Amino acid sequence: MTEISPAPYDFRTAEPRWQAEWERAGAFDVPDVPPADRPKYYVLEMFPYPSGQLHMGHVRNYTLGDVVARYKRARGYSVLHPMGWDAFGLPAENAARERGVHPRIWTLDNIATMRGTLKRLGFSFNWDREIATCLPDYYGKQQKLFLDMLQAGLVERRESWVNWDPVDHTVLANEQVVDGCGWRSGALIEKKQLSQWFLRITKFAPDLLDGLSHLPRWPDRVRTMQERWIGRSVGARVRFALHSPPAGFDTDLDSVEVFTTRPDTLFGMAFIAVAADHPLAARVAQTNPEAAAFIAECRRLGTSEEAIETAEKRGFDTGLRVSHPFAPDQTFPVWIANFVLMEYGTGAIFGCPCGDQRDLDFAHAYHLPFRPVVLPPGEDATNFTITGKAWDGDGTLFNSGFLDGLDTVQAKAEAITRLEGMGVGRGVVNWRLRDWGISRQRYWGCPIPVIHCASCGAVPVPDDQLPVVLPEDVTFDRPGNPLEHHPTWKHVACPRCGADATRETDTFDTFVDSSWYFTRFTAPHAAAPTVRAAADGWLPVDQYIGGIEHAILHLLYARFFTRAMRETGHVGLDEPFDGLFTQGMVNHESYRDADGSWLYPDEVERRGDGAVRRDTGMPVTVGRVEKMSKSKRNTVAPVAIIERFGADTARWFVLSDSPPDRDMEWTEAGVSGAARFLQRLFRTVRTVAETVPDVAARPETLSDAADTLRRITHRTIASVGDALDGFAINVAVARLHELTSALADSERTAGQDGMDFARREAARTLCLLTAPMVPHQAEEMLSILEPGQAPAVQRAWPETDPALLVARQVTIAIQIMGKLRATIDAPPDAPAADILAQAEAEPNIARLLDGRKIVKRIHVPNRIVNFVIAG
RNA sequence: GCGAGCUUGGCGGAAUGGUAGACGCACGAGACUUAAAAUCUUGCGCCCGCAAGGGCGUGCGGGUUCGAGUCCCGCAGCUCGCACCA
Repeated sequence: MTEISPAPYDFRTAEPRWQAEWERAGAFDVPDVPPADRPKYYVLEMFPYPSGQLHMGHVRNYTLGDVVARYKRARGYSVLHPMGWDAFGLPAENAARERGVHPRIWTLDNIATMRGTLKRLGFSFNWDREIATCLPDYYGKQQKLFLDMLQAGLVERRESWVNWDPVDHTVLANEQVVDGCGWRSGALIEKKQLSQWFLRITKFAPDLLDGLSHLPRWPDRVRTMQERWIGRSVGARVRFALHSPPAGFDTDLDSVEVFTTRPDTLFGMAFIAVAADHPLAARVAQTNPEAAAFIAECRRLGTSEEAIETAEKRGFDTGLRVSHPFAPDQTFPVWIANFVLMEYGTGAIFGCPCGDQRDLDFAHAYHLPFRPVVLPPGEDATNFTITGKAWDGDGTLFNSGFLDGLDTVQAKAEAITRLEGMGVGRGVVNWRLRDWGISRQRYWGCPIPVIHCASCGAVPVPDDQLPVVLPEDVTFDRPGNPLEHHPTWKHVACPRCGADATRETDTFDTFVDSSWYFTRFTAPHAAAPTVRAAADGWLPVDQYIGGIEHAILHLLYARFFTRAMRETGHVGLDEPFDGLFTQGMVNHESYRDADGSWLYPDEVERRGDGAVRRDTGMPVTVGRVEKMSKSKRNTVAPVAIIERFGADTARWFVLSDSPPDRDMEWTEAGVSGAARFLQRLFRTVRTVAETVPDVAARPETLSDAADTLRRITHRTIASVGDALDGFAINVAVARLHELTSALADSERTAGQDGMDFARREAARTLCLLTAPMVPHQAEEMLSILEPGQAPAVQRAWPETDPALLVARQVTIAIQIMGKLRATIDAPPDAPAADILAQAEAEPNIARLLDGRKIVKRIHVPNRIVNFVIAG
């Protein structure tokens, strides 16, 4: 077959060529301290875990970030846009156990592979700043931060319950416990107390909550999620004395303290309930086997997720009784209840069945008597009762002694005043947020830089002995933490007294690694963890981009860590992320074979409404469109797309159609559509380059066609800029389609006055406006259009001519009673009287107005005329 | 249960309270071609009508307004998050 038309744009040669050129020129490098001559802009995408291969979610995430970075650079900002690796974590250890490859080798190999893919996608990263959290260069600095926080009182060591897998000899996170069994071993999980390190995030709870209101550029839902996670609630702690406790009861257990948000309902009390893990429950269990059995059952149930949802209220009457603080002659039973959480408040509640559905259910289950104390508005005290549904709203107190007649708000205040006066309670603010347990019994993490000495206790590793480096020669042939098994690593002299001592063998939760990487990026090679001029100069991150799955933990930990780093003098700010954008997922159809097994998209061919196997032609069931995942095999490999269509096509497609914050569907048709458009764009610009003479200055006279094209060009500059500013990248893509079509159509009017100038302007503008999205092709087009001149990465975003932003003619809609009846064309900003006259004269309008009385004439300049008529 | 978000053609989606459906995908018709692909032209919410034009239409029911996809009230459905948080 003979090729008549010129060769299309060849991404295979152009993409590597431009990537090499950008790298040679250091186009994306910035200094550690932002230059003073221009504003700074820090664009960051959440760094990836090096799992092996880049996936489409990454491509979408990093393409969005790259568009922002390149756009802001063109807009005159000094842009910091770094990339690194969240490189510690369990999958590396699993690979070691399953395949015998060392976690370090596995991780670094994966990084090499994924870095290669990122480079092929042409992202404008400042690669000199690359960091990997698994390298001592990084985690050693993290150890220093930890020690400074320890010094500052932001770290604590205390006993804590963990999920213990007795087969794997390891601690499991809650999500690794499935129905009470280890996800990997299947063993029945035990609750075990271990001495663990905690970061005192609760110290910052009020500040972390308040700070949310100063983050207007965060999505509302993320702020709401964090708000609920921090969970501030106002109430009271009330101490109930045990009524004649049994002989031999410890004195510190002679009362029960509860937290309540409803001290106003104390007179409605029916019982006290404590959590199964409450010290009082444990004390009762010592002498009461039935209680012990009930507690054991609660713990078993507590780990199963489904059970919590459906579990009915169950309890165990301890036989103990407490006195009512306001009516000491009345006593109430103390129960152990399965619905009371040890982790929240004091691990004990007072039950008020009339005002709390859970308490009501419990009272019904065990036939505990109670009386209503809050009268809802509009109810009559003489016949008001609570039966199936508790009233937890506001109202007027009754049956409540000195609180009678007060409303809920007054009664709360009065109850607290009385409790405080009696010394049995006080108003408190309670937080749902817990301190952050960071100890993990793992090898592939940052060693906690502490040495345990029999006489000196937990001793910080001195600065001159940092970093504490992970030993290389570890084995994974038996369960448990390889650091624990290592023959020599943990044995050291105590830095304080010189006696034999042992290293801490726990490592940090990997969320610690990702809590400050954005700060390290500002001075990634510094000897100290941070350089203040760099950190304070570049931070906060102006635009952070990542998945919604990190809405709570990562973002909250990072906000906390920044505050902790401020307290220890490492940075000078509180909030690390000024703007946050959460992008949607990349979905794909899923396919199943006749035997039910999943098929990769490669193995399937779409035929009309259905699909068949490529190899056998047998029909395939097309399943739901859902998130790309290995298990469903509905994945498309970025490398395969790059090889077939090029990086720019992949980039263009993930930016088209769907708004970035929504899920998008990856389709074959969509990719080829993107590839087709890019080829058309290339042909269109090349035609201009080859057939239109370069015109330096704007000609004196412009034909209508040239003037129109120029107006389209300038409106596109404005609208693409607006769209990018608002993260409406799909809209920017649509506007670029329009300009491309207009330029292609202009071949018909080529040669008219000013057309050469207008077409070259449009072509150059297209190159510059598409450069953030499809940078390689934009460079290639620009180099053909304007050979020997500066590349797109060095050029400024085009300027608009305000005179060209108004249309030469506007179409005005003419309505009668709000219904569209005609349109007229008019010059922009024409006098209202002219427009109204023209509107009334329009034939269809004149016909419909004939014989009617016009009550009112609405005129919105350049937009609409509306006639309101009588009758 | 609580909270947030969403609901617009066959599909993805666009729309400062002012012509609903930009742009794209899919589909139809035509040109080029021996043919196909590619490319180009063109049509495309539903209904009535030859047309001009008209009726209906942004999940459902109300309201505010000259005018509502957009604002307000109520309801339904979907998605996500949290969840016995006292």
